[in-house]
Amino acid sequence: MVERRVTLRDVAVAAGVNQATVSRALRGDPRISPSTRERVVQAAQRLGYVPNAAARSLVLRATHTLGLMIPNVTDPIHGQFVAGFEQEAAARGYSVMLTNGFRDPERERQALWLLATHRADGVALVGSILDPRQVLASAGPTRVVFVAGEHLSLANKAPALAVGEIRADEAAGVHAIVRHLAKQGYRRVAYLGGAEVASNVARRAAARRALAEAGLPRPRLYEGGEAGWRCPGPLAATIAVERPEAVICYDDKLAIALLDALRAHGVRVPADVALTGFDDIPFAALCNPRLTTVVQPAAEMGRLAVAMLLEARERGQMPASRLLPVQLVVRESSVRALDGSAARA
Amino acid sequence: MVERRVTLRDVAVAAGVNQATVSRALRGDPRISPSTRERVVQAAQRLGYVPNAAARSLVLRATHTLGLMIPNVTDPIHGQFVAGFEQEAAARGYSVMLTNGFRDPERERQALWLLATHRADGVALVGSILDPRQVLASAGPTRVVFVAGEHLSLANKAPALAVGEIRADEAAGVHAIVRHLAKQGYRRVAYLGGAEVASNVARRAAARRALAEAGLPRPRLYEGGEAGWRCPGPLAATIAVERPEAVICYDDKLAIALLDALRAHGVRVPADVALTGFDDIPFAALCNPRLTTVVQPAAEMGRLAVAMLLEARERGQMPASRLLPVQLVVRESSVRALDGSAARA
DNA sequence: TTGTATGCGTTATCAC
DNA sequence: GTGATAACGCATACAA
Repeated sequence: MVERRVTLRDVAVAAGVNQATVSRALRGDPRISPSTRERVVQAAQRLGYVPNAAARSLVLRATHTLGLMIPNVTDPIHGQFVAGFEQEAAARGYSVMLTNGFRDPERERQALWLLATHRADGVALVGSILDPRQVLASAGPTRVVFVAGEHLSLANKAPALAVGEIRADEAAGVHAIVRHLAKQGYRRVAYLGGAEVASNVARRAAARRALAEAGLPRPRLYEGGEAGWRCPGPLAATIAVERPEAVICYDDKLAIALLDALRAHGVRVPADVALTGFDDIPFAALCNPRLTTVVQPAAEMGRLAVAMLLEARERGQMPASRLLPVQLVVRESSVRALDGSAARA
Repeated sequence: MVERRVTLRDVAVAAGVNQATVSRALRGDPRISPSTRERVVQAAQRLGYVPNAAARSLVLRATHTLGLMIPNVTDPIHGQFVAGFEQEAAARGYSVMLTNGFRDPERERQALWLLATHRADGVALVGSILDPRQVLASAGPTRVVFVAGEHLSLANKAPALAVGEIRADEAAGVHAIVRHLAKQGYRRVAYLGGAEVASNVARRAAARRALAEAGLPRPRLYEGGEAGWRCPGPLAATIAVERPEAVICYDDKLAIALLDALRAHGVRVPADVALTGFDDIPFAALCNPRLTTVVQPAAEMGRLAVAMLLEARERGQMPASRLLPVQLVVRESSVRALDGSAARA
């Protein structure tokens, strides 16, 4: 019982017309008479005809497929982005080919090659560590969008590319955090960094600047590294001893990991140390204490990526880069009034 | 400056050989002499040749693409699955087409249609609410795998399908939870359910049976509904008043949402009420108190899905269904010795 | 060892 | 309105 797929031809003979007529009828060509159209649709339905996208894309020179490369789907912040991207793509009739790059240059390149092979009509690179210039050179400036790119060349200015870059205004987010902390009366503020990528560099620099502007001392700098969900033990111990008044964490994951580690050290948040995150992952609003953080419009960035890709396709030119606004959300973890006792109430 | 893609022909003329020779050389056909192969590879490299997957799939009648339909990428548990799936697929040279079904029959069907259109070599349906029998009828029994299917017909027996179904042993997980709770001395145990889908029905039934076996009273049943990350306010209020000794929650998300809501009501966990979850999402180990839960081997299920799909393809027959073992992880939220004070330490 | 020719399932350009 | 037919880019059976 071999897979004998139904083709236009099969439908054509069943309906007693020509292939071309079937093709036109099924795609709603107005030149086809209602009666034949009806006959064709019936036949197609009866035979279970499903058009072959490969054949179609071959002649149309378009696949109606968008590529999406992401470091790791597991990451909640990327999940939001993927959801927005997929939703917008689906709404416009595009399919999404997903691939993980794992922040590894070799795997990222391989993933891009695969997407090129499949002739994705556009590709969004999220948090890629590849050099944008190299990618643009090989993929063409009109087919690829960089979202929150992590190549260090993107760290200085936001956006760093004139076109095809999407980024949240991280500097503004960090400034908002610092202003909030200053208002709460915190003075000895530290910065806990993640992996040495563009966003970390940018946030750290922004923290420095913002603290200086607020007339506060230079931040003590801690390095969390590639930690992900884990906070290195020695680091938590150090922070527990040094007890900065507040710690600006690179992202929510790190903040929450630190929160957990500090609890093990008997350090109360925010009574002893205030904490802030970045991203507003779902759990930020549910942890104990709830985490002050900066909302990145991840889902919107996903939708925007699709929009830019398709616009670039239509107009033959990639739209200008976009810097999206972020929003500070103040919760328990950085508010003096609601100290540890609130967390127990 | 139109996109003039390089084809085999272009490489052929550049290398001074025939199309067919290029095709063979590039795919390592041993019949091609080393010298010509070298020449061809050079030319391909120089011209930036990238094979066209659509053209290839057309003649090979295989796309090297796997479809993955999931309710919502945003969900952490699904994230793990997607990661495993994508990783295994990539390792075997397959690309992944991702699509969200949002637990909506219409969208699920539409998504399946799109995947069929793209001629995915296999499709994994995760948490689908479609009737497996209908899907199998239209997609063919050898191209689709059901993972944690949520159609109610799958709730009674696990696995309910002879072949092509992957599921975690949820009943065993619930039994382990109940045994643990009983050992801790909890007697008035409640069950907090989610949406009325197969897994919820199965877990609730398992809770009933397990409690009976343990000689404990029938569980009070609460309904959380489709809540997701939110716990309905009235529900938390009710639980705060009725104060069951322990609440078995449908999944971690619901448990964590309830945890947060109970905190607002001044109810301490586990001192006043013990809580358990299901899934072991990353947060479960980081919330305060840390959540007792059941580990589903989500990533492994993803890899397994790929393996089954490809095996079905090779052997022309779908492998038998699999019921994967789960594991209880006891943490703070259900341990009497570590009561609320531990959460503050 | 390499070249020739055909077909994969569509769409699009011509005819009629 | 509908039919015939030539691409689209590649793999392969068959020749040479």
